[in-house]
Amino acid sequence: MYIHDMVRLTEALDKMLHLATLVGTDLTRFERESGLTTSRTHLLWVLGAAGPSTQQSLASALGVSARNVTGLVDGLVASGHVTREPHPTDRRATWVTPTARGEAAIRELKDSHEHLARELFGHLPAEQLTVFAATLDETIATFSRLMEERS
Amino acid sequence: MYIHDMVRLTEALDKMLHLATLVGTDLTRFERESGLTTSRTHLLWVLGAAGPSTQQSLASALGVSARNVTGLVDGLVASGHVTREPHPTDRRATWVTPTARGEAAIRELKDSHEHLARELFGHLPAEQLTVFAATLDETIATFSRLMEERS
DNA sequence: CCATATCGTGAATATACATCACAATGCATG
DNA sequence: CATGCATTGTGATGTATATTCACGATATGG
Repeated sequence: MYIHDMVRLTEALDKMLHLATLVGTDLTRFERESGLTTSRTHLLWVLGAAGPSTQQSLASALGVSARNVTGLVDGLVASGHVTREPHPTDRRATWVTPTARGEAAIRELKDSHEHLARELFGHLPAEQLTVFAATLDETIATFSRLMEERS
Repeated sequence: MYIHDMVRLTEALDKMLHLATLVGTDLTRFERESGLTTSRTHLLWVLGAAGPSTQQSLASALGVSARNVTGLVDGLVASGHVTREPHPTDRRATWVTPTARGEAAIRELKDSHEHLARELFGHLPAEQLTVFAATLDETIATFSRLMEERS
């Protein structure tokens, strides 16, 4: 492999990470406006996707310890975004449910996400978007294969 | 815009963020092995790119407060990755320099970064990589324009 | 009924960040 | 040259995120 090719490859990786960072910056704006933190926003996002959940399932969805979820939910209860109710069938578990305010934040989050997608990719020719998405799919698959080999 | 198109757009964004997360996971492996944390690794990376620096310039490069850099450098001095020396000309500033161990970590970091780029993108047809990189460039430019409009 | 697993949380600890105040130093201007 | 303003690093303090470990309450399979 020629040096020139190598540069192109690392540049592609760098650009992708750069863009991801930029998108992350955009999320910061939402967080500032809503008074939420990154972790709590993430929890709310997962809650929006999964619906009312136990703290355990939130912990595994977020990839953090159950203890940590306790603290995040504490914060979201204090800010009025979620409630902690007894789980309908399991008396050990607590049932985390978004409040009206929480639902509103989730909807806002989804809207802003879609809005960003439209602004970033909406003007691309269909053909180009197809290639782009396919490349991402392939790369994600490649990465998964890589991780399996290592384990 | 049809619903179908909207889904394709958000999927593209989601895939990009997903891949970025996966790449971040790969970094975690390096951090575990080297005993470094994410922030200290980031500082070391910046130091490798910029060469010996003052803490102020590190702070602005990392986008964090100068006070925070003090703490990160404390940790890296303790682990033997960098040294704090008097700045050659400005007696207010300290001159942060990687040690041999720090240099080794930086090199390892760069190698693993290039290795990952090769594994992720190396097998793509040149044409496809070109379109992919061009799309990233365009999208980054679009994002920058977006931010300017808002400010 | 009992052994074992699971759920949430208190306690302790580490890291990553922030702001504010301050001392030491650099620098420009009168 | 002196005086005033800017800059550099850090102590003090506070918050958020995250960990592990221990423990009580509950569930569940045998």
